[in-house]
Amino acid sequence: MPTGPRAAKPQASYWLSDRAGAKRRREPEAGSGNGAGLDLDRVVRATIRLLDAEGLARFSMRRLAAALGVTPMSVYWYVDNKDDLLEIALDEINGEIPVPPDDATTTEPEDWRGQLRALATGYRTMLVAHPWASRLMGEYLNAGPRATAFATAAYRVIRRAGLPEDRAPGALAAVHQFAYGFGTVEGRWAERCRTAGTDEDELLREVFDATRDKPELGGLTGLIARHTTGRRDELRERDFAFALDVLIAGIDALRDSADG
Amino acid sequence: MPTGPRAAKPQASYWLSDRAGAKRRREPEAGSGNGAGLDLDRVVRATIRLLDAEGLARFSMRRLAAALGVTPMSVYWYVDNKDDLLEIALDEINGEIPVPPDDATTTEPEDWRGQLRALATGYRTMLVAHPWASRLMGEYLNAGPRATAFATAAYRVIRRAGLPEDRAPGALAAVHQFAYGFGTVEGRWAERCRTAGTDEDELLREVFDATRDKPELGGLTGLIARHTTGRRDELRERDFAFALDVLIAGIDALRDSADG
DNA sequence: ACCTGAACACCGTTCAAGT
DNA sequence: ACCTGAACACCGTTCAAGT
Repeated sequence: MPTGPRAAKPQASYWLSDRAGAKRRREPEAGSGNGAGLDLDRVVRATIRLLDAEGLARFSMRRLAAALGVTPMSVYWYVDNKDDLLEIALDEINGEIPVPPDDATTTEPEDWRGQLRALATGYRTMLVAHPWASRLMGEYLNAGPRATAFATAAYRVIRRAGLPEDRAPGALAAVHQFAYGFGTVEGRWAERCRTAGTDEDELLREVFDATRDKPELGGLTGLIARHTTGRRDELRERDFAFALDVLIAGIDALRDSADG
Repeated sequence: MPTGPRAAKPQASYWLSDRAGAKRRREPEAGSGNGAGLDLDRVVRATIRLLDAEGLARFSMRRLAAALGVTPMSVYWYVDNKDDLLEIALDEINGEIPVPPDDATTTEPEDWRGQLRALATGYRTMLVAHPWASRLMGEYLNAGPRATAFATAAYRVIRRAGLPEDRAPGALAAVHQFAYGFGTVEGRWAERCRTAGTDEDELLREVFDATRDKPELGGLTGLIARHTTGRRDELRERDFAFALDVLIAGIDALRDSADG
């Protein structure tokens, strides 16, 4: 086995390791009023800010340190390595997704449709706001407190749909993975436009021009043309909403079917 | 704007650039029997082999060159940069997905369900076989010949479902993104087990142990336990199959509904 | 307890030469 | 036409010191 740069620590996840929570967020010391010192929270917030602004590819421990006005190695006091830091930042933004309240009695039992839509929409919104997140979600285990809170809420909602217990995971996967994929391509597309220096229209036109004279592409050219004209955002919303319609109608159909 | 390592070339995609196909695959020269020289095909195949064997994180132009028994800069004769090479390799493996024949008359018109299942399954299989692919699919435009052939076939199939034309993209997105997400987490999980040195059972047990004594996780613990016991692969197949059931039932329901 | 400096083993890529 | 060598501007991280 070759010994690459990060080959030594094959830990599955920061959240499973004993160092999770070991380096506690520093209590605001009553005596000292200086806000100059670092802090895990400060480091994580700066990380998220940098990732949002410049993307994952440009993010580095050295740039983060520079942004914090500090030497590269200072950050390592608060975090063991880059992977841990990214895993923490990723979990943090999972907290941005609104989840329905736990108390089942306050909500109509049949409200699972609306709640499922809301969860999928919130997830998508988060992914679009932080395109780096969809990259990292694949990379790590997502076992942090915010991510598991979201997962728990999603499972709670799908259970209300009335499917047999062993069917719920499959149905939830359908919705979850769809929202993940949709939000991912949406966020990446926006990111690509930004980093390519061109705007969405120009980029779409480039794609369209490249495909227009290829008969083997079948209906694809029409598909692309659909987006070069008219209101793109509206089409995206319609596609997203209709896909959710499909998923919910599918769940309804299979709940009522005999083999359920 | 900061000038990072690859800040100079904001090209949207190799396939849209004029250099696509400019560096032609060398014709097997009739006179010379030496197989020592490089070749775009050889470079791409070695790239895929390395990515499969060691993963994207460990792949580098320098390691590729070493694997080819050549100086780092030699590769750059065949390819402009790392991004282009990865984009080509990614398109290449899209060719592994079996697609139904174009000729509509040879297939039953109602066969779209089976074809859709087959496409989703093939897509998932490809992603699991090459976990690096799902990472790159997000990164690039997927406008190469193999990727567009797959997209064309998928669109052809969804059109046969009988949905109104402007609903087809949303429905296809639901299926496509689901298969992408499912195959992604499946492939990454296997990859994680490999690089963590542990096997699937041990890793799952770690996750389970970390969550067992947390009451706020609701039904999640049961969800994980479901996978720690019994036949995992079978559960995965069932979940995948049922999710496809949901999607197809949903399409059926919305095709027949009044607002279609 | 918190931060620094120098160093190591890596990157992708440019540029000027070699054959 | 094809490949090399040296160099540049980056990485993540270790380790030994500083305060």
